[in-house]
Amino acid sequence: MKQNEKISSAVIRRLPRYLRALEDLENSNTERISSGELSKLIGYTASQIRQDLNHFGGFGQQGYGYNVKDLKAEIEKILGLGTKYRMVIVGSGRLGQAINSFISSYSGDFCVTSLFDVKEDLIGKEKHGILIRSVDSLTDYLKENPTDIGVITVTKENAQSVCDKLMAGGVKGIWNFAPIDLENTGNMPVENVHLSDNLHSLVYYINHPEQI
Amino acid sequence: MKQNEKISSAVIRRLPRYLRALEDLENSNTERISSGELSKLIGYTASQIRQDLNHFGGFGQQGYGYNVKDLKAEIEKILGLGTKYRMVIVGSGRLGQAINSFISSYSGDFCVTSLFDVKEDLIGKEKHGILIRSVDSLTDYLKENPTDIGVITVTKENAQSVCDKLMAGGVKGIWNFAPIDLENTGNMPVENVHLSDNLHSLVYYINHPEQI
DNA sequence: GGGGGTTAGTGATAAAATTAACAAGGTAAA
DNA sequence: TTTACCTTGTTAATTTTATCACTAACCCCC
Repeated sequence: MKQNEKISSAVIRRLPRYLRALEDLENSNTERISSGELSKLIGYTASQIRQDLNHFGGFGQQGYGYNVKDLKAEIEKILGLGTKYRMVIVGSGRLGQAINSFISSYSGDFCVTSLFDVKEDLIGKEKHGILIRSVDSLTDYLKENPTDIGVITVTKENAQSVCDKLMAGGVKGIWNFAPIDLENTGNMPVENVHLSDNLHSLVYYINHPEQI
Repeated sequence: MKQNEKISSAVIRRLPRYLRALEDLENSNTERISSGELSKLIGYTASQIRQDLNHFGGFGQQGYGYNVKDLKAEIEKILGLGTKYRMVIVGSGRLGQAINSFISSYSGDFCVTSLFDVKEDLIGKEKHGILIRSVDSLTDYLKENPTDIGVITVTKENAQSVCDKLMAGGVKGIWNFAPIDLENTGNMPVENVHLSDNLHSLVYYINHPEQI
């Protein structure tokens, strides 16, 4: 990006959306796309698209637009895709299993190396070919198996202690599905998926459709 | 809210966060809370908290702060909680089952009345006490069973047609977990949970920790 | 290979969101 | 009851974000 400029998180959150659109375009063998056409596809203004992309460099060409393949590659590079991210999932209930299945059926950039749980009857079993270990062994496991991303799908009561262990174990980022805001994460990135918050917003708009 | 003022979605998305904090406070038998203390708990500035709440009315009192119970009740009222929302989940794979289990173990305001799937071997089975029906029967089902919220946990290829059916069937809102942006939803609210987008943002911040 | 049409990049402008500041009203302790 | 201290509601200032407008560059058809 241009000279250590700080990019706002609003911009970052749009990048995956661009990537998805570019994948679709690539799959339909579209070679080039202008900011105007892309705007029609994804709803952001053409101006915003151009400005977003320009934070990272001039990937387009006047009179032509953007080359789909190239732009896709650039965004993947910006995000840091293209290398393997090793993940552990702590909490092997239905949500943990759903995430595990999502990841394994998804791009090759991510792989789950182990599941963890506290429940005796789950420990030792396999899900989707991944062994469920005891949470007690999490710290040791991380010591022996450097891990990039820790996924938290445990109850809110246990989430903070799991987070502490993951952080001490050297994970580089946390994907949190527990309905709490994790503390003492320093500047380790944490991405929250707060399902209940999401559902509550939906309910608000259901009751206030005029606000949409 | 004050005279049909249009409330920004940024504000709406913070309301569930306030609600969560107030629930915690209620559980710890805290009777009153000032915007300053709340700020320490959830990280938004005190100023922002006061301004957010004031969009909907003056719930606090100078020199005292906010009464936890009352404020919680007010926010629930604003969001539209307190009545039952009937949901169907279309897509009974692991994610659909995880959402089903999440809802049933969650507040009494939501209940899943039926699951749907295309897979012959799933149809007729029960998950968490909820019957899985064929997607072919979705339209008829909605005609006979008025439904508030449709949850989409099918593949991206099938998501749009499911959305069309749900909308035609009169659902009031959609909770979409498929990695596409639904079209022709008019002013029916749609809440997206784009897991892959979320994961990609996390990867960006893992690779740019200085930007946090 | 020249020229009309297209389109990115970009600085200026507008809009939105957040933060600051403070008066007015209420609390609570003495 | 009085008074010192809090804390809200609210307006103003600031910061951030998004849009506009235009220039210069490039494509592609003739």
